[in-house]
Amino acid sequence: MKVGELAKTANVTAETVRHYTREGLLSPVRDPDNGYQIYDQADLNRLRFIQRARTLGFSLREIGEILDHADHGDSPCPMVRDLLAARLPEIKQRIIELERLAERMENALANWSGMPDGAPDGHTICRLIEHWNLPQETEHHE
Amino acid sequence: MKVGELAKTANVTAETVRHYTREGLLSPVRDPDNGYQIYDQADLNRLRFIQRARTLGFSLREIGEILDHADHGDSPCPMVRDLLAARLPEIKQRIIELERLAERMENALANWSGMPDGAPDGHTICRLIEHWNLPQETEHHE
DNA sequence: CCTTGACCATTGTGTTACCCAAAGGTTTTA
DNA sequence: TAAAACCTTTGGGTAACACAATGGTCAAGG
Repeated sequence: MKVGELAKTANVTAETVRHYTREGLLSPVRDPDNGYQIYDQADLNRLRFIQRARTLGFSLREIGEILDHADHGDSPCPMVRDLLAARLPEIKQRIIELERLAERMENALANWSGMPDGAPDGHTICRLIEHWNLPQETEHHE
Repeated sequence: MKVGELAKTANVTAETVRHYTREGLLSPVRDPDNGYQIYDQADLNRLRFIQRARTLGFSLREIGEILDHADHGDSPCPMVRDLLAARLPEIKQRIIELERLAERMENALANWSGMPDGAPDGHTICRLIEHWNLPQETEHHE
């Protein structure tokens, strides 16, 4: 398969396939005649694996490590498990932050109805934002 | 104030202040003697405004537009409102996606207990990921 | 007065996962 | 056979900074 065919089959752009190839996640061979990258079924499988892993929140670097591990005949599953277990709390934290953000935005929009547009006097911008309380510093431990 | 003092007062790094300055959000004057950037109370106010706006999800570009608007004597409030109203659904969508992701991760971790590490045979990597269903393409409108 | 440590400036690089444009060779098709 | 469609590589852009390197500046103590 040429890059475009592989891309279409997996429903990504050719650029994405080239990107993964540049990053070493796919290893096509070269057509000696024209220098084109030639991918096979194994590459398609890897590409689909990459897609699935991405939806699980893995970075390309991590996926590369997983694949390397597997290419060396080692089971990457314990590693994958560890990565998942480590990432999950981060995702949950991120969700909490976004929920707070959404709440702030909704409050802002709601409060706004009862406020004037704040005829600008050169000193005052948006009262709402200006009088917004900055989130308190919280201890974030690593 | 010098950059470090302003930064400390607002509880950000000096690099962040320089970044905002490079982006044109802050406009310090130069000390002609030594070339140092000199910030005043107005810059501190702007910096705090930037912080508040950031917690509301505005990008630096948007904040710059808001500030420019205000600097020209126009009330940026309608613009801010529009930006908020437009961004909110995106945030909510993102939350939903992250919740799904967290759910997938939890399912993965839970299911894993009952699965072998998948003795690698050179063809199989992580069964769990390999047999993962790719999320269906959904219509995403902008 | 001078040294030393704390600050300041600028420039350039790295981060993440791609997208896009440009310039030029190849293949396919009408 | 010529245009359309694809391929190649290179280089730049994205968001919001962090960080390192190099070099000038300033404040305090000896």
